[in-house]
Amino acid sequence: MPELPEVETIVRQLAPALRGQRILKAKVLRRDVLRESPTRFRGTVAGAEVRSVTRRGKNIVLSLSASSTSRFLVVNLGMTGQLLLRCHPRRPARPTHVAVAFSLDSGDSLLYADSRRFGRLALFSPEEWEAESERLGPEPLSPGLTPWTFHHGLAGSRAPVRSWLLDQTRLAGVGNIYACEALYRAGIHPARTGASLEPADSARLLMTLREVLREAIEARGTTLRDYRTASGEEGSFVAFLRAYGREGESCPRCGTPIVRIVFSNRSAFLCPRCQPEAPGGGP
DNA sequence: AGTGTATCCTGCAGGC
DNA sequence: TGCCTGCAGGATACAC
Repeated sequence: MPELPEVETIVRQLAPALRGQRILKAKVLRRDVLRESPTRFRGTVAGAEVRSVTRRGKNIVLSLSASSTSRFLVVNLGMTGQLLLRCHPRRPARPTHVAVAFSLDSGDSLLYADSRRFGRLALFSPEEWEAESERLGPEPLSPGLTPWTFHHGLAGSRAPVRSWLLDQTRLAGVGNIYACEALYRAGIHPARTGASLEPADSARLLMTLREVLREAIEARGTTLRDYRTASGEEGSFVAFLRAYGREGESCPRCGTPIVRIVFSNRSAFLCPRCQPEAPGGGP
């Protein structure tokens, strides 16, 4: 569910709200979302102050400072994870599937809920997190990622371009929805190999990828079912999806029915006319 | 180097 | 209505 725009939305809401707040305690209701023992987890976060909330790929990164050490609490939402900030006075209904509940010194609580529990809350030392972060590819929206770098990454891969886009070690933050949307907009078939892309193709793809990510951030993400912002609202980008989930509907560009194909065990949605399988056909 | 498969889980839609 | 099957935005480990 949560890809870069969804995680970015959550981070933008949480950063100003959590900065400077102290975590009084953590209550662990489902221990399998943690990597370590609940006792150790509670001990590390209790009393820590939140210094900053940032994003790296699809990860929410809380920088914590405890009495003498600093730690990173890294939240990966998996498919159905939600990180919700509940403000004390209003006391809305508690979400279902809460796995970890943090109480903050303001009286607010920060809840991690996750029905499928594919998500993880992991604690890292600064060195460990730096190493983890280095395993991830560049941020798609970073100006440091140039069309040249992007093209050369793709050109060296015989994998389908969608697989390349989804590989977090090559590019951090792109998931199935936005990969499909960017490929649709660029007129590139998702199963074409990275190596088959001309420089103009990859330049166009980087442009449409950035465009769709920015538009989705503006819409606060795509809610298909479970995703919620930190304040519990749905994202509205689902209305702007042109290919993803639209099997059988007309291509907005040419009217050909959108088809769904499956490879690497995942669905891809595409317009067979605008996204020809053989390179060179073009829209 | 890549792919397919299985795994972690639950919930929901669709078929019968 | 109710049971069953398939499917889902992610990440990872494994065999081939």
